Amino acid sequence: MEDLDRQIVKLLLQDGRMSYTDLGKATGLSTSAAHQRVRRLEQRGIIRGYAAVVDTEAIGLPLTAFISVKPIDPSAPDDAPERLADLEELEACHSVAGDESYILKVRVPTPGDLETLLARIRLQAGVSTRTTVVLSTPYEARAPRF
Amino acid sequence: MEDLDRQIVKLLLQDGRMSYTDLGKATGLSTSAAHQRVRRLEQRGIIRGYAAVVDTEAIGLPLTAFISVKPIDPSAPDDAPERLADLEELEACHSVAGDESYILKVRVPTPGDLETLLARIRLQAGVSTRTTVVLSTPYEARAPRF
DNA sequence: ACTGAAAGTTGAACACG
DNA sequence: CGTGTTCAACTTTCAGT
Repeated sequence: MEDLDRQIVKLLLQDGRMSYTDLGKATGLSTSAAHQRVRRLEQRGIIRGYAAVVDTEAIGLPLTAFISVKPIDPSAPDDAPERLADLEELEACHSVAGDESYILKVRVPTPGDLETLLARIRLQAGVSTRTTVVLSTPYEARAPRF
Repeated sequence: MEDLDRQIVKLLLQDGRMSYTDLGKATGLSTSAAHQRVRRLEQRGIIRGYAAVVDTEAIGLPLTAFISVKPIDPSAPDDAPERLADLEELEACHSVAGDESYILKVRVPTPGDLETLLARIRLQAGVSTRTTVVLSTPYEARAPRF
């Protein structure tokens, strides 16, 4: 990926709603050229999409937790991600190296909802869980330098 | 927060670049009314901003890891987040309940960079670290239902 | 708070270098 | 790959309800 594309991606990471005109000004391109590059970045899958960054407390999801999961039967096929995909509380699922298989990131309204969710995760995926509750988040979703 | 605002936030979580006209159509409001509500949501801090969702592999950051940190001297003031804030590799920092104090999420180009970063984290924040390397990410940044 | 309309800006598509 | 032009679409502002 060349430098112009890198710059464009950086700018869109910081402000996903920046106009193509501003993108052009910032990179020394015309509006059309900037737009064209953005479209190509989208087509190539480098830019997957755009999302509002929202205060999760304000929308009624004040409780965040990381849940590490481990299959109860290590010989069974490991399709935990698919078996859990319908749980809307899951924000992310990472397959990881180490003692456990996956780390899930979840958001729920209350501790009670976390309890319910944990039961469903265990049941639905045949896993045991270890949960780490988030107390506060000094920062999150910072744009990477690259 | 009322239902119209909830709908708007949901739509912008899924497509952060949706136009105010489309937002209005989807919610039964005029363009101006939709715009007004979005601005209020931004002012109130409910919408913090907008960001492109990017393929981190494609931008040269294929290696993701979670780093749990714990102060070496538990009696010292715990200001790890500020002491680490300048490290651009950090995407997130969560204060957590449990054995460790913080969970960091980092993105780097290579294992060597992770090694360097870990050394800097330990030095800069006076902490010990436990690192979990991400092998793959079935999903991430899913929009919450609320 | 929402609507509707005017004026300015931006975006999409295309022809061309 | 980039530019410039054109038309359509979107944003912004404001007077009105």
